[in-house]
Amino acid sequence: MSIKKKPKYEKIADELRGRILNGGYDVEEAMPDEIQLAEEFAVSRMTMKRALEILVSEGIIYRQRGQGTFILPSSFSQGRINVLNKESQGLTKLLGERTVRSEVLQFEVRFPDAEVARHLMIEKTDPVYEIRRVRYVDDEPYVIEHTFMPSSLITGVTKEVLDSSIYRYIQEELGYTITSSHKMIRADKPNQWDRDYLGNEETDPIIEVEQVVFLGNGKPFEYSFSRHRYDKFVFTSVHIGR
Amino acid sequence: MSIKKKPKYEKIADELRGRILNGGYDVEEAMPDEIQLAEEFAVSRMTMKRALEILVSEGIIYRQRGQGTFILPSSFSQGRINVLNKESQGLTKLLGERTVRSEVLQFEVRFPDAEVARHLMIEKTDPVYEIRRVRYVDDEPYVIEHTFMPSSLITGVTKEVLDSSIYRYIQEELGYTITSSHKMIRADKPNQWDRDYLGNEETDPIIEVEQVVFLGNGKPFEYSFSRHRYDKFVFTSVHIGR
DNA sequence: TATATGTATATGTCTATACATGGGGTGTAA
DNA sequence: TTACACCCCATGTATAGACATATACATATA
Repeated sequence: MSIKKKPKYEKIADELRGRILNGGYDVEEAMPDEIQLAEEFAVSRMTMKRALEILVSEGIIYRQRGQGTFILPSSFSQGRINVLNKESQGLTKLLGERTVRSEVLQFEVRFPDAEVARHLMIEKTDPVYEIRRVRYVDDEPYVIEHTFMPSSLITGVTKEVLDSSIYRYIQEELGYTITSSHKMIRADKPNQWDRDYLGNEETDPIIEVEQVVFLGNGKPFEYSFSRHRYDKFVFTSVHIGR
Repeated sequence: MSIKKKPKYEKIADELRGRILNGGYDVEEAMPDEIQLAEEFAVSRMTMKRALEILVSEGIIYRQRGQGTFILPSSFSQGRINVLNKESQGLTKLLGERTVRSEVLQFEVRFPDAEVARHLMIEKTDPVYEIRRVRYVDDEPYVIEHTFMPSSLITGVTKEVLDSSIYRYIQEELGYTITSSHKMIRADKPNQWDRDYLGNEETDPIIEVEQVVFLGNGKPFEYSFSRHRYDKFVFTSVHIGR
């Protein structure tokens, strides 16, 4: 179930993205213009524009009024794991081939402190799960995740769920949709947990992502701190001026 | 010159953003629906939707079909300087009140290495400016910027320009428009420059932003590495699932 | 030669309209 | 009470068309 039907503009964007990445269009020349593409896909010009806007926001093409649509050579090599401007939902899904394993360090229910309650938009009397997991990618430690979730919203979490993927559980078992996330990224010095489980030296920095993730109904369901090994992760972001 | 005329949807987004931040709408209740707002601003429903989509992408509101549009309490407190999902063009502009001062450490013209040439999409025989600046905010060192620009594209750069704002020079003097940027964010250990000019200790991490910035004509004009003090900067990002 | 003017072109903005869809709520039946 | 079908409703998707406008290129002017 829940294989959500994609609208036309998304399917077209997928198709065009594939063509571009497979060299289907000349990088030097302009791509066919909106009207031609709209004809080819048998959609209106506005729908085609919307598809193309997705690719613009992904930094794959750029468009210049009067001139056309051009392919932007993606110059950033993707050595490390890329977290921004992506599906951004769950590490398990982010890594297609590689194996992700989790070790649960902490799993309890408690009352949230003021900060946690504020970010989850709940009362201090609403209990939350507090979870700490080390995530291994191909048996190497990559991240420590420190997560808070309202236990009244995300019910029935067990150690078995934590061993695999919370996100899969929330979407497939509980039937929720996950829509948006707000992230804050910063660097930090390693703490005791980082040194113990990520194998950081005193001088190895970590990248911390503090994030709030929202369900389709606008409710925040996760407030978390993910501390990444600095040599394994990179965050990319495309900005288009308006 | 070049006070670009904003389209309706942007002006409406600005107005609504202002209202929301000033508490003009009840956080608990739904905002007026698209049709009412469209009437109030005397625009079509589609234009209003577009304005609202901007606010969605900024993480200010969320919308749920059949239910309405709701204000999202922005829970991330803004202690440090925020760099993503912003105008993202030049530090000078980012900081309204505070004084930004630059110290030029290096300013020369040379041939680019392979990596620099690749990101700027030029030949290895096309000379580039290589610039290193320390940026001070309120007389405290915040960032070291290491910048490459094709000297054939960005002409006439002088030490005076570097002392203030390159971005202002490019837009106002050269008349170019800056449209998009691709960023990569990572943490790193401090190097000698960082220790000398940012005052980093051996254990103080830095946040490095590697970025390529593009002009309106699709040409990359800047390839740079900005190394920020970890205790002064934060990067935020909003992701909306499609 | 340098500058200004014109024109073609592809994208950008905006409108008005029709229909689709998902989530919440209501009410009836089990 | 629980389960289910059903309706409501605000937003989502898609269309066709009218203008607006930025840019490159060609042409005319000083």
